Amino acid sequence: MNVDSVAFAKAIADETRQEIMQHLCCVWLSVNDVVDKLGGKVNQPTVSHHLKKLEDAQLVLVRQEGRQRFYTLNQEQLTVCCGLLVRSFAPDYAAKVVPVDAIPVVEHE
Amino acid sequence: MNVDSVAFAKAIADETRQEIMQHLCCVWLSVNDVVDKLGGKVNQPTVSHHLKKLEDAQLVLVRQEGRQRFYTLNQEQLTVCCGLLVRSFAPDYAAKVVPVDAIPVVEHE
DNA sequence: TTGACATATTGATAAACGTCGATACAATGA
DNA sequence: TCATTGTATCGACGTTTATCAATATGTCAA
Repeated sequence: MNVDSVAFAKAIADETRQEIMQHLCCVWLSVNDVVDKLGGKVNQPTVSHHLKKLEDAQLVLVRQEGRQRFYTLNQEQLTVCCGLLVRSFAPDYAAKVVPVDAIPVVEHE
Repeated sequence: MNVDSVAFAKAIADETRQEIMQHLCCVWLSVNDVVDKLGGKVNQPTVSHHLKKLEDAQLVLVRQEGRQRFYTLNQEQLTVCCGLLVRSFAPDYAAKVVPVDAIPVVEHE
């Protein structure tokens, strides 16, 4: 049983967080940029809270610049985690879906 | 923003549930079989609760047989959900991960 | 240093969730 | 019919979590 895949699932198991992830896909945004993108759905401390959770799960990359912090989605980590899930829970599909050489070696059990 | 990927994440965002999924991978087990496999970690009503959550997310297939209900992991649904995640949140990697036979062949141009 | 701005942290609150014991429901066999 | 077995549901409880307002921390400019 792999604890990391539980941590990954918990990290993305929130609608607001996935919305933030969507906005951070392929672009770097400051915290306030994200707050603005969410259009008043939640306010700044909540966004910071979610970004911290995503950072803990290594699902975002962070770059400090002056007094701002820029975040972007870590696509590689997300891909790795999904690959892990498929390998663990869909072995019959793993070979078809994920190229073997792209799968990091998993340590578990 | 895709609601289904949030539902999927919530469904697998629990350690006990992932443990159950592990045991249901490639085999059919009755509820009590699962309870036994968990070796006293949780008891029967809790297992039923988790199986219902997994069933709601279509992550398990169910077969009634007499007074027993047999469950097995739905590997296809899990694969689909992971593919959805990668396409949504890792577009730069999606091309490598999506199965070749799922891509429609273009004959000309 | 002072003030303004960007972000993180804290404390409180309400909702969601996992778990349990007890019990209800359903199917089988005597 | 009744008793037994397998599973689901209910009600309660404690924990986790998302959210907010208020405040602290950190950075830069004047």
